[in-house]
Amino acid sequence: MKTMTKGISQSTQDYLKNIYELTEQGASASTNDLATRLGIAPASVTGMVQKLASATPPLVDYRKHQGATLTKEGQRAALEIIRHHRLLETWLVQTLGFSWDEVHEEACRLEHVISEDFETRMAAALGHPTRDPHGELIPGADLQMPDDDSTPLSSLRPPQDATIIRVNAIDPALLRHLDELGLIPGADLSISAHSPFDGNISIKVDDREFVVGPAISNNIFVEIGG
Amino acid sequence: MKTMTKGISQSTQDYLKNIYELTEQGASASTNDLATRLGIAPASVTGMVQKLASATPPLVDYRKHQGATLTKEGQRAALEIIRHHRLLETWLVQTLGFSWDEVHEEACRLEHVISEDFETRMAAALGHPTRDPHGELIPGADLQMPDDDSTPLSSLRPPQDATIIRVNAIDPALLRHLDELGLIPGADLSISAHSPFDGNISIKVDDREFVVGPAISNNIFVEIGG
DNA sequence: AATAATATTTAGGTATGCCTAAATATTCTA
DNA sequence: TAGAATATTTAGGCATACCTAAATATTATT
Ligand SMILES: [Mn+2]
Ligand SMILES: [Mn+2]
Ligand SMILES: [Mn+2]
Ligand SMILES: [Mn+2]
Repeated sequence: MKTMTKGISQSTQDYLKNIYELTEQGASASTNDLATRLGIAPASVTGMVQKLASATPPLVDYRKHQGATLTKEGQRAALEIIRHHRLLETWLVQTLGFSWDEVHEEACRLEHVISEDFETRMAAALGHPTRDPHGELIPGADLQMPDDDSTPLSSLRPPQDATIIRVNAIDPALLRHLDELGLIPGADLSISAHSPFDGNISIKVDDREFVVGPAISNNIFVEIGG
Repeated sequence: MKTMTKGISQSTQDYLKNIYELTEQGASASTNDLATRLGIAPASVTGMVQKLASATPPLVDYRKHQGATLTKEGQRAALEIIRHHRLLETWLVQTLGFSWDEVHEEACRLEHVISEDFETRMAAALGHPTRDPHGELIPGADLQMPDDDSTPLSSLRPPQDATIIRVNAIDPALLRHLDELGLIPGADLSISAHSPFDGNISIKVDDREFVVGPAISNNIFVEIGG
């Protein structure tokens, strides 16, 4: 049993998903960054990326020392997996009571083995959600990724108000910390201070006030205006 | 953290599960029967069974030309997967509206990748069921397989009455056929005739009467007395 | 612009789990 | 009970996806 979706191996799916995420901001995905994210030696990544580039059809564009980007085919496959992942996270939270720090790892294993029928039923049961428990956008059944018009929390200045839309994190410890602070999607907040050199900002949420550094605020995305 | 239960690969899990099922009636699992069930060449099965026998700890007992049986360790691993499989089937039917002919294949893929936490939550959400949608017994969290005291439908004679407990089938077409006939767990039936040479029996279910041959009746298990 | 630091690729291996063909053992049949 | 049929094992390969060490290319520093 090969555990593959359309002849694309689980391993390949992980490469494509990570290349998608690394190239979302424009640049191409470097060997090293991929190696770090995948927990694989850089040399192995080179080999794999070369293979993906010479597959038929090619799944990535690749030139030596230039990193990889997805072809149309590769992007389709990546979005397919990302849709699975995010629907699964949503579903695990809603139907089995997982918390948002527990679902990532589980979804990472399940995303490769569910059928299209499973995906369809899950989406319908959830009411065709557009965001997962972290606020990440879920590609549609047509594999179009919706636009994200959110702003990094780190770019806000007092006395702006905002609502949290999305939290870009997978580390369970960080997610639990954010949960304790009330920094979760849907939370309304206001900025009460900003320190210029360290980038810290003071935030008021749920009548509590505290300071967060850029390591946190760069990964929280908001809609401005409370 | 890999996709494995105690470092046991997906492939190994499938071998153990199938050896369990083949040895349930007492005999050891032959290379050929395993090959057929796994869809793998007999030569490959030999190699794999040899490896499982010399693993530490050994997962199967094996002597040349004598087939394989499970060690305690192997049985534990098999029951773990079977529990996953049957809970998943139950869950897919109850929460996503899959029909009983669609769940086997899906469960076969999911059974290897869900966490113990997932298993625990699923069992609780379902109310700790003891049988899956086909009536197959679900091993407990302690990995004990409950006793099955059901009788093959083929052994009944007119004018006995019985209730269907369990249907031992995975072929979707057969399962749909049985569903149409009303031969599903919980159905009350009575035997109206038996033909001695072909083993056919006439059954009345839901005010409908029809004849089934041994290919079907050998795989339906009942509790005698309507 | 040369050198140092970093990133990437190449080369040579390994483990898993499968395959086919050929050899051998077991079981059936006459 | 010998030969035929069937079942099983051995031998030799292959694909996937990883690894480490060494070579090379790129980028940053002086
Ligand atoms: Mn899909
Ligand atoms: Mn998420
Ligand atoms: Mn388990
Ligand atoms: Mn079942």
